[in-house]
Amino acid sequence: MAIAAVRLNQLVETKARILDAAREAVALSGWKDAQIALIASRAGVATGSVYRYFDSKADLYAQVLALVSEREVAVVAAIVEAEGSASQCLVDAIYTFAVRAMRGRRLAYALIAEPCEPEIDAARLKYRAALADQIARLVRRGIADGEFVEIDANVAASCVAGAFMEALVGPLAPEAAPDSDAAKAIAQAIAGLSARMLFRHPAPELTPVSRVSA
Amino acid sequence: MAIAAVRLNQLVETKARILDAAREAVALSGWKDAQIALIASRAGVATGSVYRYFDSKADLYAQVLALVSEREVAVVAAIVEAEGSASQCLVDAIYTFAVRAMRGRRLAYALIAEPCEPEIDAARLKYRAALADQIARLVRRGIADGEFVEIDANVAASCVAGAFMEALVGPLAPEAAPDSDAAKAIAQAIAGLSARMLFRHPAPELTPVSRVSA
DNA sequence: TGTATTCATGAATAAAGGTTCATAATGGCA
DNA sequence: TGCCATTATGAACCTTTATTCATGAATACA
Repeated sequence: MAIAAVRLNQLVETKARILDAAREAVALSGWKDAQIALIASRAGVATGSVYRYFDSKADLYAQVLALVSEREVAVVAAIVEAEGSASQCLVDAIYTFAVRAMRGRRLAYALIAEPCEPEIDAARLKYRAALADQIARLVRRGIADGEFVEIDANVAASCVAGAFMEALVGPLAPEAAPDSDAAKAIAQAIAGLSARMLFRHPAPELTPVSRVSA
Repeated sequence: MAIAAVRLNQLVETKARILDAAREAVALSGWKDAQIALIASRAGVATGSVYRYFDSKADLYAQVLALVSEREVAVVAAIVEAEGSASQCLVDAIYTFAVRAMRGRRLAYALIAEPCEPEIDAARLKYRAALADQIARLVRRGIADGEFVEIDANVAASCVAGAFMEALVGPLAPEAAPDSDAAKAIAQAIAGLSARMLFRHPAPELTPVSRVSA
């Protein structure tokens, strides 16, 4: 029984190694490297073994997306729940998201904008939806507190999420300079603008507070 | 020479018929129907004939996208150039875009958000860029006129374009109700919000003017 | 009408990569 | 150690469409 646990652990480790190899491949050179054979070799297993752990390529990448995205959504969720005015939280959440995305540009670009197969693209939409959901919560809070204009929270959340994601695509392009000061300025501009559409007038002058976590 | 002209005309017509069949197929049921053999049969030509008119599938769909998108970009461009304050023009442009998109929901959804092959997706990005360019012109005008906050026009344009496109995706989903009054309200909300992020305070109270053309 | 050139046809081909499966290796257990 | 169950292997297989090309029809022109 004790040894069976070791064996089980091996299985879990192997699965994690495959997931990791897949994530790394995408983070390194995007979806063009997202091939089962390549991932398997990177993970040190045979091609066929991948199918012992995942139903299909789509399943594998859905899990990769979930893995990476959940972390980002969690970061945003934490800020959404944090102390402070809804306005400040919103700016911080977007700023943090942007800064983190720019840190892992290649992966973020793949996750947000890079053309990819329809199956993977479909999984991507869930991530956007989850993120929009977090924003929506903040929007509701801001409306309730009288900080934001009264508007359908879901529409507003979509607008906000669309705004900062689209604006990030350029800076996330693999060729863009990863310069840190410029990156911060861009992130700040994006956060300021994206949040601004919700503010009641007069708008508060907000400086984003970095809540970037490791 | 006169008969050669007829012949040339035939060629042009056939090409147009193929483009049209491709557009219709996408407008009817999205990218899953975007297969050369199917398009050829819809256009009443043989599969191989498609390759007399287009270099590849990607080329065909790039042209389809260009055809459809150019019209939309032109509509927006016309509003951008129109009389009126930058604020009003911006709201009108977005409102018009949204209403038109909702009219041809299936096609708009395919053009904006539906998962599709990477080659086609890549062509899609050009469309977004062209649209963002138009918005950027308006942003510059608004800044120059002191109507908009002073901010990088390209970042701002990306934010605006991202905001209204993302917010449209839901309402454009093939299953969504095409209800007209609700659609207008949504379009208005989207336009108001998306433009709002640029307004200097206090923001003008704007009612979008429909400039939807046939 | 004859001939050259262009255009159309659609079955065959090609390519790419996901998926399978017969076989082998390994680990647990008596 | 021998046996069974589980897991790993990776070459072969499939599937799916885009693309080609040998053949035939149509057209322009003398």
